[in-house]
Formats: sequence, structure tokens, C-alpha cells
Amino acid sequence: MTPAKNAPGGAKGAPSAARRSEASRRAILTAAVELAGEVGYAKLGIEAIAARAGVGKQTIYRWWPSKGAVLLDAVLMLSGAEAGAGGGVADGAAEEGATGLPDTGDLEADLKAVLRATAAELADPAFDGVLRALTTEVINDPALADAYAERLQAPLHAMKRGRLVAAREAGQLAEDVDLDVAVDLIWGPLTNRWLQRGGPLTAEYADRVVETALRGLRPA
Amino acid sequence: MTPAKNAPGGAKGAPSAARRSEASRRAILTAAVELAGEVGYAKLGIEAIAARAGVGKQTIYRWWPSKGAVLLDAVLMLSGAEAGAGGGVADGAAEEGATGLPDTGDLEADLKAVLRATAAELADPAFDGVLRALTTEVINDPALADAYAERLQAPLHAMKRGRLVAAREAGQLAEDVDLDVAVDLIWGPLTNRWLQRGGPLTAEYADRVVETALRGLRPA
Amino acid sequence: MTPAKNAPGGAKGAPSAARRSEASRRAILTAAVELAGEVGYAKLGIEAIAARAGVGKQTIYRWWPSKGAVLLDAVLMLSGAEAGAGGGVADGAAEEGATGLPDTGDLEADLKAVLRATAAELADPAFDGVLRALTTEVINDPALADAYAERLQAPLHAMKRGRLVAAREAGQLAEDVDLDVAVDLIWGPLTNRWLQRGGPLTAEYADRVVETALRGLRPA
Amino acid sequence: MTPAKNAPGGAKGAPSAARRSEASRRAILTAAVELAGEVGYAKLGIEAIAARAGVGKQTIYRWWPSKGAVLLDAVLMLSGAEAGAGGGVADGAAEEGATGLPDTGDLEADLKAVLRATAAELADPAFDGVLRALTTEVINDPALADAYAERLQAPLHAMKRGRLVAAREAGQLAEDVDLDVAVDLIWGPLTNRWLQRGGPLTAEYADRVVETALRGLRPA
DNA sequence: GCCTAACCGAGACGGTACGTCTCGTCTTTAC
DNA sequence: GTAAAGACGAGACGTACCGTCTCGGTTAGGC
Repeated sequence: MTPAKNAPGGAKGAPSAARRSEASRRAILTAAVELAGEVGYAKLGIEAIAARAGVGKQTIYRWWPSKGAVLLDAVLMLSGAEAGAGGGVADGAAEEGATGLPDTGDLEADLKAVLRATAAELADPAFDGVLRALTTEVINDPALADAYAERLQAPLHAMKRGRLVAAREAGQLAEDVDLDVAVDLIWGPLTNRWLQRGGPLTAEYADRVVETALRGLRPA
Repeated sequence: MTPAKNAPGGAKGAPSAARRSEASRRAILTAAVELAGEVGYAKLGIEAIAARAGVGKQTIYRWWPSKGAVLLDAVLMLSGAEAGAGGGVADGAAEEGATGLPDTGDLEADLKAVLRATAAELADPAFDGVLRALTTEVINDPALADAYAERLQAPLHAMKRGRLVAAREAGQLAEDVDLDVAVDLIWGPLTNRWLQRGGPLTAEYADRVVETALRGLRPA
Repeated sequence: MTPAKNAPGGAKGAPSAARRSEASRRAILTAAVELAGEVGYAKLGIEAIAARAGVGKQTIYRWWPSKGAVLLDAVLMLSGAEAGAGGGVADGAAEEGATGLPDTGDLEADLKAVLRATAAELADPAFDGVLRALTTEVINDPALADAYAERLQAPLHAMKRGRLVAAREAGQLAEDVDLDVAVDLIWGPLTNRWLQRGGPLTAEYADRVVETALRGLRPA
Repeated sequence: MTPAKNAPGGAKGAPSAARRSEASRRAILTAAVELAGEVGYAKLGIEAIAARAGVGKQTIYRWWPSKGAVLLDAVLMLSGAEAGAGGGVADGAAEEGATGLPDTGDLEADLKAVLRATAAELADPAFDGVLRALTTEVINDPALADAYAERLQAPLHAMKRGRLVAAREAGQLAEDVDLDVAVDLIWGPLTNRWLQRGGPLTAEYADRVVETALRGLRPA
């Protein structure tokens, strides 16, 4: 997962970026993360971000096309910062840097570990705020949804899929399983529960989802 | 699914409701549905709803504590209106009125039918708008999330679970499967894909999710 | 000055008045006086008056055409109540009931006494509030101004003029003085100073106005 | 009479004013004057002024603490614009610019001319509207009354007093007359009659007031 | 080592929507 | 059968942000 330092989120006729102030950029993204955590999406405004960041509003409008784009970059910054330390954004711990999910040879155990980590991350107010805000924007902004899919969702999906590919090659998954659907099956329930607050994001729930997804619902 | 005619969405110190104008109530909910479909969540405001409904703003504020509460009632109205006609809200067709999902004896076929119907519904702009708006509010408003869970999510979940219970009794599901998790597993991926626009909501996808969920990921 | 008990202030198609509740009427006028004194004109509303009076809003709208009309009746009620006790409304004390200003034979002394009393009354918060509110309405509502002129201003003017007529007959005023202008000259400055808060309403000011008006500005 | 271009009406913690838009300021004051003349005080609202001026509401709230303050500045703008052209605001024509009332040596004639001009101005719908609205606010807002006294009333009073001082020096007024009271005596009746619509503002009335005030009421 | 172009902070601007308040009318309920 | 209670459509209030637009100040190459 690249830090995306020079990629204004989807801007078209963006300025040259040559003179762009990295300090302001970081201050803005940090402020966005903090505010999202403190006041929630509903009260998260451009003016508040600018004020918190000690930045003029124009500096935000110059480099990002929308609040959602700021949030996307903010989440990418977080995920980049975490990547080397073993964590993805809301998607589990990586044992081998940003390049993949852990692979101990035991798929079920690895998936449980990853989902437990994801659950913990989603329960962490520091992440919950921004992610919720970003998701809110993504839901209602197709253009942002594209950027989100491309820059955050796709890499994560590929990472997850990669682990499943390895498992299939190790004979732990059926040959004819659609791995994209499999990823949805494994990670979908957790995301849903988090977004809709449909219940506590416990390790037990994570485990049960993995177990059920792996073995299916039919009787033996 | 009850029409919820007399239940202001989560209001606490609400007025007596005795003198409440049913005509205004319906006009407001209808206007909310229409506007959500036409202009999207971002531009959906109380003033616009009131104007479209031919109603004073205070009439909205008097009976609903938030825009989200209006949207919840609006969706409940839609779901109530549809219930007798064979449709749930974003959750599939009912063969036997509001009391349950279709049960032909063939679980897989029934689930595919339901998920296909749900996918179609979510792709229908008329439903997409309100549901997206409602979900957006639910994500960011814990109080609304409670009301949503109680009045919309819980009944639908029970209905789905009911079908699975019947299937288990018919020997089509393993005895030790956690049916709540099973419901999440089956319906979660579709909801996610819809919300995040992660891909087209096709019948094929619906089928594949059902198949994969039922038989699991492991090799035979 | 008659109490004006049955005269809705300028209403045209007013109800029959036969069944009118005297208790409600008094409660409304009293509430108007009190509220005007407490919260001032800017915050004086029909709803507040009705609530304070323990009366339905419709009871006010049924009998008075405007807030100003209520205030006019309220002031008339006050002036009626005071009349027998020797006081007019904002226009000085009466020694001989409601029929006239004091006449001791000494015009200057009598006028000073009356103006001093008026000044005191205008400085009294209990009167200041209603009178200010009423005047405010009168300034901006020609219809109310007519009713005000007829029912409050005219009688008071006549009373003042009456004292001047008596003085002229006693040889204390020049024969060719226009007594209506004389009244304006004597009472105008005080009213102005009150309305515009142009200075303190002291007895000294009252005395000086009387002296100056009586003897004129030219050198002897 | 100074144009008061840079004096927001009584604002306390007002912004720096450095970047203030003069165009907006003029548009607002002009709109206030026009609307006051057209719809009257009762229907004169901030929103209407902003809309007419083509200005955001906040631009009014940013620079003026109240509607009355806007009206005061509006009247000052009018008076400033008129000053050089020979007219005061509701207070008579100036023969010698903004520095004083006409002085032909004949006090009575001069005062009559001034009061006639004032009467004409008060009868002019263009002035009547704003002045009535401003006066209404002044009556009910002590803070505004202070600003009014300082910025409009005091200069005008000084101007009037100045003419009387000159007259006294010319031997046309008694030495011991209180000139402040004299000013009230001369100008008070006209103001009152205008405000309360106590009668037509004719030249005859103006003349009679001047004559009566100058010579007093007592017999020769 | 200036010149000049950009980005920067700040914040005023024309707007829109908010949630509250009150208006004057209309309807229901309890006495 | 009257009037209190109060819901209703309407719309202004004053506030908060939106996204755009100047402002000077400062910075960083290109000369």
C-alpha cells in the first residue's frame, strides 16, 4: 500500500504540486482524522478541518475536490503508516509487510487472526471515526467510490485474494470456488455488522464467520 | 412487517399524536422517498422535504427527531406497502405475505430467488435512493441505528432466520450452524457490494453467493 | 375616560359580544400589560399573552384585530382604573375625577404638577412598557392610529385643552393663542424625550418646559 | 453632518473592516431605505433587505448588530447625501452646507422655513418609511437609542441650538432662555404629530408652532 | 542576490440549509 | 356550545458552513 503522497484524490486540473506544502498536507489529513474521531461525520466540516490544521480553506480546496477525497487520503495515510507495522486499514494484520496477509499454512487460523485484528481496529475509536466518515461519503458519491475502489479497496481485496490463492494452491480450498465471492463471504459480515452496529465486533463473531464460511452451511 | 403508522421514529418527548395529521405524515414520507431518489442524500434536506410535501417545517420537527428518523419511517412505509404484495425492503420477495420468505422445500432455489429479488430491488432507483440515505444516517447516528435495528433490521433478520430454521428442520442445514451468522453470511456480501458499489448486483452474483455460502469453501 | 369594556379595538366584523367572557378579557389585557413591562415590545407576542392569560389564542383573535388593538384596550383599562384615583395615562393627575386637570387658579403651577406627574408615570416601568409597545404599534399602523386618536388621544387632548380654555377665560392666556398648538407645545417635548430617551424625565425639565412655553422665547 | 462611511452602527466586536465591501454596504443601506418605504416597518426583515441588496444575510449580521443599526446607518447615509444639497434629515434645510441652519437675520422666518422643510420631508414617503422604522427601533432598544442620540440626534440638536445661539447674540431671544428646552419646544410638536399621525403636517401648523413658541402663551 | 510567481494564512463574500420561533387559521376535545 | 389546547402551513429569525474570491506575506527557483 503506497502512501499516495502526491496523489490528490481524484482532482482533475490540479496545480503543479511542485510547491505543495507537505506540512500543510499532513496537518490537514491529521486534523481530518482527529476531528472525525472527535465529532463524528455529521459535524465534520471543511472549515473545522482547516481551522484545526491551522490552514486556509483554500489550501484544502486547492488540492482536494471534496471532503470525501480528503478522508480517502487521510485513511490512506493511516494505512500507509500502519502498513510497515503489520496492520492494514480495517482489514487485518500483515505478517509480511504491506504485501500480504499472514500465511502460517493454517488458513483458518490465519483468517481468524486477520478478522480478529480487523474487528479490533474497527472497534478502535481512532479508526472508527475516519472510516465511518469515509464510508459515508463513498456510499453517496460514485466518483469517490471509484477512487476508493481503486486506491483502497482493490489493493486490500487483492491482498485477501492472494491469501486465498495460496490456500487453494495448498489444497485447502476447493478448486472451483470463486475467490472473489469467497473474499466477500469472509469479510462482508464483519463490515456490515460494523457499519450498521448490528452487534459487538467480538473475536468470537470473527471466528464463527470464518468457520462457517469455510465449511459451509450444509450438513456433513 | 407492520405499517408502523403510529410510531414516530424514535422520538422521546413527542406530542400526544392524537391530533396528528395522517395526510401530512404520508405526504412527508412520500416526499422524502421521492427526493432521496431524485437528488440523492447529499442534497436531501428537511426544507426540501417540507416544500415538496406542502407542509411546514415544524410539522416535521414536531414528529421526528431527525432526518434519519423520517427516512426510517419512509422505508417502513414502503416496506409495509410492499409486504402484502410479496416484497420486503431490500430483502427479497415473500411468498406467504409478510410472514416469511418463500419455502418451496428447495432452500438453495429459494435463497437464490430471494437474493435475486433483493439485488433487483437495490438496483431500482426508487429504492436505492431512500435506502442509501437511510443507511448513511444509520451509520453515523447510534440512536437511529437502534431504532433501525429494532424496527427494520430485526424483523427482516427474523424472517430470514425463520427460513433457515425451517431448512434445518428439513435436514437441509447442519444442526450446529449458527443461524444468525448464516444469515449474515448469505445477505452480507450483497449489502456490501450495493453500499460500496463494489460491482454489479447481478443475478449471477446472487447465485454464486448462495452456492458458496451453502457448500463452503473447502474442498469436498 | 370610560373603561371601554365592550369595545374591541377597531374590529369590524366582530362577534356579538353577548357571550364574551369578561374574565378572559381582563386576563388578556392584564397579561399584555405585565408582559410588555417584563419583556418589552420586541418579545411581546400573541402566544405569550394567551399563555400568560391562560387563554386560547383564538380568544384573542376573535375579539381583537391586532396586537396593537389589544394594547390599546390594555392602556384604556389602565387609564380607566386610574381615572377615579386621580391619574390619567401618561398625561397627568386629575384633581377632579376623570373630567379634567386640576385647576387651582394658578395655571403655571397646575401645568407643572401635571407634567411632573406625567413624567413620573412615564418613568414607571409598569406604565412605560405598555405605552411604549402601544406607541410602537400606533406609529406603524394607521388604522390603529385612528382608533388611538379617537379613544385615547382625543379625550386627553380635550382635557388638556379644557384647562387652557379655563385659563384663557381667567385671563391667564392670550386671546389669540391657538390652544391646540399650545397643548402640543406643552406636552410635546416631554413625550419626545420619553420616546427617544433623549434625557431624564425630571421634574426640573417639566418645570422648565412649562415656564418656557408660557412666557415664550423672546426678550421681554 | 458627517457621512459616517466607516462607522458600523454600534457594533462592538466588529471585524477588522479592512476588507469590508463598500459596494455591499451601500447596497444594504439603499435596500433598507427602499424596503422601508415600500412595505413598512412591520414587513421589513433582514432577509428581505439581504435579498434586495443581492447580499448574503451574514454580510449584514457581520457588520451590524441589529436591524435598527442598519436603519440608523441608512438614515445617516441619506442625511449625508442630502447635507450638501441643502437638506437635513427630518430636520430642516441648511443654507450653509452641513454646518448650520439658515440665518438671514430674521429668526422667525428662518425657523418657519426650516420647520416647513422638515414637515415636507416627513410627509415624503421616501423619508417617512425609514425614519418611522428607525424611530420604532429606537423606542424599544436603549442601546440603539444611545447610538441614535450620539450620531444623529446630537449633531442635529447642536445645529438647531447653534441657530438659537446666534439669535440670542443678535438680541432676538431672551438671555435667560434654556436653549435646549427651546429646541425641544420648537421641534417637538412637529415630531409628535408626525409619529402619531396626530394631524396633517402643513406649513400652517409649522408656522403656528414657531409663532407660539417664540411669543409664548401669556397675554401681552 | 534580486525578481517574480506560486502557495500560504486569513477571512469576507453570496448563498443555502439548519433548527427555532411565532404568526394567524383551523380542528379537536373536554367541560 | 364554548373556549382551552394545540396542530397546521407559512415564513423570518440568527447561525453555521459551503465553495469562491480577494488580500498581504512568505518562499523558492530562474535570472
